[in-house]
Amino acid sequence: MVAASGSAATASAQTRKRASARDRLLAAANELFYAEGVQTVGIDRIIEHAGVAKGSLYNVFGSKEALVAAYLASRHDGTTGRLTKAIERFEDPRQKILAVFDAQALLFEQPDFNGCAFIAASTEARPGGLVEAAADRFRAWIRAMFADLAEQTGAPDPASLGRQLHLLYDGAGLAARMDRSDPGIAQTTRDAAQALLDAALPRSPGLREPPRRVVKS
Amino acid sequence: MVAASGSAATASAQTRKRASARDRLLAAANELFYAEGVQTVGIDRIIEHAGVAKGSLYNVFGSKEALVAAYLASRHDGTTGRLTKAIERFEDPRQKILAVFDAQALLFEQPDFNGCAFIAASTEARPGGLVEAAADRFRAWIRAMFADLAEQTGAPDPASLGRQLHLLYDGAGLAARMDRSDPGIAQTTRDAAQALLDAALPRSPGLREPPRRVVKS
DNA sequence: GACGTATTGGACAGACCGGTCTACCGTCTC
DNA sequence: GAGACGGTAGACCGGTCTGTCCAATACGTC
Repeated sequence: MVAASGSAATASAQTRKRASARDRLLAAANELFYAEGVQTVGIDRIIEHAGVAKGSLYNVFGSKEALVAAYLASRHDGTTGRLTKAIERFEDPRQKILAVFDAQALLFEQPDFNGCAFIAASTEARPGGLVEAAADRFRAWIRAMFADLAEQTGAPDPASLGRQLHLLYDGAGLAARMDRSDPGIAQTTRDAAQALLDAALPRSPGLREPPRRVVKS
Repeated sequence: MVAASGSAATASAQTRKRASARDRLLAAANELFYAEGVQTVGIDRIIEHAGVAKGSLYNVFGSKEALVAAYLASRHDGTTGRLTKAIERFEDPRQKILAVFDAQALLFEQPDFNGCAFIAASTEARPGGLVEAAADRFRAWIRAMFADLAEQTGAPDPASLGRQLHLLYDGAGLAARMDRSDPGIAQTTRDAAQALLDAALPRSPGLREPPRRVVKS
């Protein structure tokens, strides 16, 4: 019989010290769930791809839904961290907002991009389950981020601006997945974001001076 | 043994003349697939809800995927017809565009609204299958509609305007499904659409006079 | 070497999946 | 009445799903 260590051949990177079963399961889940969907990918394919016994999966996570939730949590951390870093690069709130869309556009170009994982996972999720909760948490973070940035711009109606930008963010991610052949989505999104910003900040079409008084006339 | 006619008790409306098996199957598919997802709803639940024998389903459609495609085709006709009618109510292209978003907003208020059926069905669809083709066809129609309307506005860059509006349309439908608690999405969308139109048609912020010459200065 | 723990491969259970098939029935038209 | 036809009920098939369980094994620590 072949030694057990040979079963790691399917793992992508044969690191010196083999990663823990938990990490390998999460990596496999991230690859397969994201690329093919939570419903269509079964437990057997996950454990085969991770090189982990089925018993280990249920020891660590307890259920498939919990594994999906953990996969979404890791996605949550990755995306929020990436956006936070992109925002921190700039001082001007306007530039911060555009940096969010630029960071999103970078994802579109990655060959394994397949849209928003939370939207995909929640399309056929059990109502009130862990998946729905994870999606709500992620969307709340994005919403708060745009609301905060909109506030910083000094716009007369920052809540409305933030929601408009969120709308744009959602539409862009969705279109990038559905209309794979269209490479201009990032530019279209950026143009639209600029237009919305200009419309919301009537006194500063450029970004030279900070907004003055917001009360009209 | 109970008479066969008694099996129609599960059908929602006991019309005088019973609808054909095909129509009842499509109605059941429209309810269940749209509400719970294409993957999670099995054949057995469809035929039970429609009050139709399994053999009839496979006589008429041949496969589950074909049934899904027929369900999407009926959705396609319904949505495109609704939007066409909304557009035809106005003469001014600007008002036509806003009418599209108003028609979309009407859907959001319906209690059974659950987002775009094509996006939901294609999230875990087999690549290159009937479902993906149906989604592509639908998106092409929407894209062409916005491109056409943008052209009619006389905007300097109608292609860009049309794509921006499409982005907004996608984002609105998605947000309306994900953020069920937020009732202001329709208004936010309308505001954003207005802003994008104003930005694309610099010479006519209102809609009193038709756009003059589009070349600047 | 001994022991405890983590992990392994894999059999197994129970449910459900899409799809096929047979036998029967009601209705309509010759 | 005969026959065609569409529909019905449901058994049945092979396969897959999540989840459980077990015996064997690798490994770190004493």
